[in-house]
Amino acid sequence: MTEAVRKAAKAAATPTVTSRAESLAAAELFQLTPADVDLDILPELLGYQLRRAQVRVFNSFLKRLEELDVSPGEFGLLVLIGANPGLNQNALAKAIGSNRSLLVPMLDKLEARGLVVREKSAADRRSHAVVPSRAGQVLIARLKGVVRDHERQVTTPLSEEERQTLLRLLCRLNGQEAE
Amino acid sequence: MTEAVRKAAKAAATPTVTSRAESLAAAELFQLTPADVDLDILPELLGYQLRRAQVRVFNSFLKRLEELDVSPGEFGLLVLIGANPGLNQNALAKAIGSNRSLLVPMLDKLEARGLVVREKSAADRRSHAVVPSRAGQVLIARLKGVVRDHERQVTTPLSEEERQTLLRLLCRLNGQEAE
DNA sequence: TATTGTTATACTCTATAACTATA
DNA sequence: TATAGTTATAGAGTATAACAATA
Repeated sequence: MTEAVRKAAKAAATPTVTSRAESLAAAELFQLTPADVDLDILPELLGYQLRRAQVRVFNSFLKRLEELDVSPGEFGLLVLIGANPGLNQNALAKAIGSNRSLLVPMLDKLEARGLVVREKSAADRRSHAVVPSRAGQVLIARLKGVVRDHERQVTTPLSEEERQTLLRLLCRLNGQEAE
Repeated sequence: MTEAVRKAAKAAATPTVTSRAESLAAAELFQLTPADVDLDILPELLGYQLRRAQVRVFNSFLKRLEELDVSPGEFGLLVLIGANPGLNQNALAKAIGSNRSLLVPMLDKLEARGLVVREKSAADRRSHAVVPSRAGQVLIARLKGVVRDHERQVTTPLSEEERQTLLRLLCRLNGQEAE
């Protein structure tokens, strides 16, 4: 295996909740091509179109989130904390596909803003039970509203039926049988 | 605008052909969640499912490419060079959404492998016309075969009709009216 | 001895700016 | 003066390993 390939594989295998779009961060495969170059087979590839769509949706999502001064990574983390109050940092890190050490500065920031609280766990005094504060709960509710609105906004090129079809096909592709 | 948000926005706006899946890089929003945590509204979001699908497709794509010792970034670059022989490095960099300086080491590697050639342009002796070598053309042809095969492989959960529907909806979402 | 949260370190990727050679 | 290719430097993001406290 090549160096570059190994690295890209690793990055893709454990993408994180923070940073650079698909990045892709790490390892971004396909690109929005502005020029009048011949893209050959690229436009026919699912991966190419998936990447374009993801970048597009991500960017507009980013703009909407700015209103509330929340990064996409923070959004995901907040939603998870809101839906699963009391998880310890380790579990939370795994849930967002990250690890303990990366979660620390994220929580530091959210805690400094008074959105979440690290409670000393009585059961296991090594761990912290992470819970949303009152203000955090309010923000999470607002975030959900914003994101639902964004969902409608970003899918304007599609009819409601098409939007649902797209979502259903993606779920199937992702191995999540709809029901 | 927040620091993190600005950075993520920038990264997302100019993702590159190399590395980190979308990573993704840059700023990966949604995550594959293994645990039994409540994902709340996440699974209903197009961005979440798009990201999952992209990571999934990217990873299997990566494995297929390993056979030929080519990274995803190199794949995109090779296809573009094959379809647009003679472009200079600047144009090529823009085409993959990157910049001149990042393209240099990529071309160095491909040239060292004898896959592409930097020809001195007679018209403008500052620039290089990048063209595929004979071996490069052969590899590109093989790559296209691999990628077409991968396309079928990765879409096995879908019928052929569904695959085309998905591609069509993605194109529409991307603002590329099918015809 | 193992695990939680934390910190420190290294490594990768990317962006920016400087350098040269041509124009 | 501006542009093409190149190189060097710095920055952000991430992974890994080490640390203290607790189990």
